[in-house]
Amino acid sequence: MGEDLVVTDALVQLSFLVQSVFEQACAEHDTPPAQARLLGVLEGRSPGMAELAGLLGVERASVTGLVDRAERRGLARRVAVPGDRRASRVELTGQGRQVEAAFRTTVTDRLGALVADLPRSDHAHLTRMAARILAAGAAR
Amino acid sequence: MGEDLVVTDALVQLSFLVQSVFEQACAEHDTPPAQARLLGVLEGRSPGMAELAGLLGVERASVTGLVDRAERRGLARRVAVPGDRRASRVELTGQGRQVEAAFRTTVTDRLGALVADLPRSDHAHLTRMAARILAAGAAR
DNA sequence: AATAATTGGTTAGTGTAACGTACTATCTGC
DNA sequence: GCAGATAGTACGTTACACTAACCAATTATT
Repeated sequence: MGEDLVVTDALVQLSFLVQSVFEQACAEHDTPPAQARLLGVLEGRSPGMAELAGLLGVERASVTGLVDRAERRGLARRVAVPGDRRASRVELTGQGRQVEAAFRTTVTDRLGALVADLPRSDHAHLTRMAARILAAGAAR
Repeated sequence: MGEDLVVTDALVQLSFLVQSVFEQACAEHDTPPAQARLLGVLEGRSPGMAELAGLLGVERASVTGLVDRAERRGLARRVAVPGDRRASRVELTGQGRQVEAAFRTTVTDRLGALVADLPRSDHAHLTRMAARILAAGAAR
């Protein structure tokens, strides 16, 4: 139990570090954090607004404005769904895909530098543990 | 190199999971994320506004409003610094300490549940790796 | 077929938060 | 004693998330 105090604290600290890298990358790509998050989620997917809310963990109403701003920036667009005149799917534009890729590269590079010191075997181990924690989180 | 793609992605995913736990706890304690962050940073410390900006990684100007709102909520207060009439230190109120402790407990419990499946040895390993990554981040 | 309930999404209003720029007041070095 | 540097704030802008209320289209009910 006094153990968990340390692991959980480590997770929180680590999370804030990763977030700061993420936000740094956002600033460099002139993209607000929520927009960057949106791009990442839309990569390879084309969900409806409600599903998107679920993926992002925010309310449906928040997604409206988020996608509005993304459209205004030319990063994403709403597409009509044939057969349901209420619904729309959201998808990346070409520019959106481009920004997403560039952004991802930046984040990967920066984080890569941070873990560069760790031995190869630790990388694998860390990845495996993260996967298990993520599974536990998804199951919750 | 194709390796890093996996580790870094794991870090990002993990970070978002931890953040979602953090935000969940915020909602339960009726405290906005930035306020919760502030409480955590103020625990055991009593920095000036500029130092606080550094600790949080935001601009000095942002801290003014942040502390304003914290004061309005009765969580923190500004204290005059004897010998420098410009400066003030920020410190937690009794209620601030109380909320911080309760909040910390919630987060620790939730994260503890997520790592509960992992063997004890993994906890230690994860903590050690996180420490190294954090050190690399601090050095940057 | 008509009505009720559900689902998909938006609107409006509020609170929070971060930024950049410009500003005041105080302190420090020469 | 005056030129900077430093501590903090004010202001205007953008962004984001929430709640509550709403419309429109779809599906279920009888």
